[in-house]
Amino acid sequence: MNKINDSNLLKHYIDKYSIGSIFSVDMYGFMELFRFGAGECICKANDEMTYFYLHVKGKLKIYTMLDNGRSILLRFNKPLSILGDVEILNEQLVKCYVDSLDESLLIGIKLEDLKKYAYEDPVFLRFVIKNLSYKLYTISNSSSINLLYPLENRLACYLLSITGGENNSRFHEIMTDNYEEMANLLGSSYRHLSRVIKKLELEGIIKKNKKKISILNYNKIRELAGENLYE
Amino acid sequence: MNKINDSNLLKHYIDKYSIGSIFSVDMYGFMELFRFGAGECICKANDEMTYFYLHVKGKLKIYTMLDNGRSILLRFNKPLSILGDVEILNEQLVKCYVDSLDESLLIGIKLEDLKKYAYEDPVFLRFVIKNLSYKLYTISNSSSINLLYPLENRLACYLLSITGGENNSRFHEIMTDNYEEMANLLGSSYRHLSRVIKKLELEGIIKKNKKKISILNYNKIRELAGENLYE
DNA sequence: CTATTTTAATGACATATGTCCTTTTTTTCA
DNA sequence: TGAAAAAAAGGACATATGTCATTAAAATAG
Repeated sequence: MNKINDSNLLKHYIDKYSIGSIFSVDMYGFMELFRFGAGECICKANDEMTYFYLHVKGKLKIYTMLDNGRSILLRFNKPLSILGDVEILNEQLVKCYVDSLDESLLIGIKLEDLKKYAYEDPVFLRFVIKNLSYKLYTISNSSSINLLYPLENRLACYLLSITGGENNSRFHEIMTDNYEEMANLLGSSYRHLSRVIKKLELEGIIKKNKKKISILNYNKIRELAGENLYE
Repeated sequence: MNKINDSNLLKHYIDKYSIGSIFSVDMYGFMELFRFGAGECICKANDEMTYFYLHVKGKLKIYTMLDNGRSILLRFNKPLSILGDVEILNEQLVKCYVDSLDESLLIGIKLEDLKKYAYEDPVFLRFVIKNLSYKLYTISNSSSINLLYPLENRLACYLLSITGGENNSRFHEIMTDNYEEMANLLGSSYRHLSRVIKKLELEGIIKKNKKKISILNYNKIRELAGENLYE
């Protein structure tokens, strides 16, 4: 992670996502722009949350860790999303793990400052409510679907979420640095994941090459994914 | 559902849950007390939401319906919980089904009135944020666990949630009016649910008698349930 | 109260997924 | 660079769960 001192870039994103309209007062002076690289961890469960983040570029992977050490994928976040909404009012420790999938940019505001100025700001509070509602709705949805569909479908969702799901995207390939971890995220076992990957490979839908999975047939993947689970 | 015109009872619950402190202004004049009977439906997906509810007595079952008609249990709500938080700001239709499990009391405020007076009220908005955060956290949790544990454990959670989980509670018995529906809620099939019920019965943990399931060994049920999924 | 409809119970078998183990491949590091 | 460690692949088998079909029991309409 590094801080980017580029006020033009900051202004660009403030403008792009109308971030000014999130607050009643002008919070510009409290905003800092941060960059996280691919695979970098943005926050971990039980961290103390010091910043409230507005996520303006890249894709984030949100997951939890259970007592037994297994981590489970909760969702992917695309801009504009926010981090720290759950923690902001409850003085709680961070609940989830958040990793940057690619290069991500986040506008950070110190929680301290946010509390000073936005705690009484109905415009901002309603923005937070909207976001929480959205998250609650989407996770309720994916939770139900998760329960009903086999790994094959969840894997398709996962691949689609990571690549962006666009036929003409140049991200037809997914690098995984660890299949064990990937299986965990999907709530399954390494053994089963490799079975399912092999099945899709035999059907010509994907191609696996060491740590790289390439999507050969996007339509099939989309068909398997159905409604997109993770966004 | 019927409206209860008993201002003492209303005041009792306002007092019990410090509902006055949820708002900056005095909303007492806008509150109505409603009673829902056992099994009664409080709202359905795609309903227009006209009331915001503060749930002060009883237990509520929250579930969704998927495209294919299957309904999936999301959670149980115990007081003090709120209904209409997701819908309040987004002018959205109701997202979930909510049924009263036993006799429930809810304080209703017309959304119209709420918007007039509480839309700009940071105290109230923060209360809503706290509630949404709590729901988001608990459902994230149960979603992960749901993915990892077999029906036997989920059934134990379900029984525990419904009975209240107390050894000395008089609710050792769960009436089900439809096993098919129960299986759906738990994200499984009737066939499998009856298999699992039979297994627990053979192990002497529960006893099934027609539409009634009695818990014989609470400790075992608690052990199977582990962390409680649904609350 | 009986016939019809619904719900429950259960067998048979297929699929989804997990655990454990062994072999091979890749990575790491001295 | 070569040995040790880590990750990947995959066989064997057990468990979890689904689908379908058939029979039994219960609810309900007439």
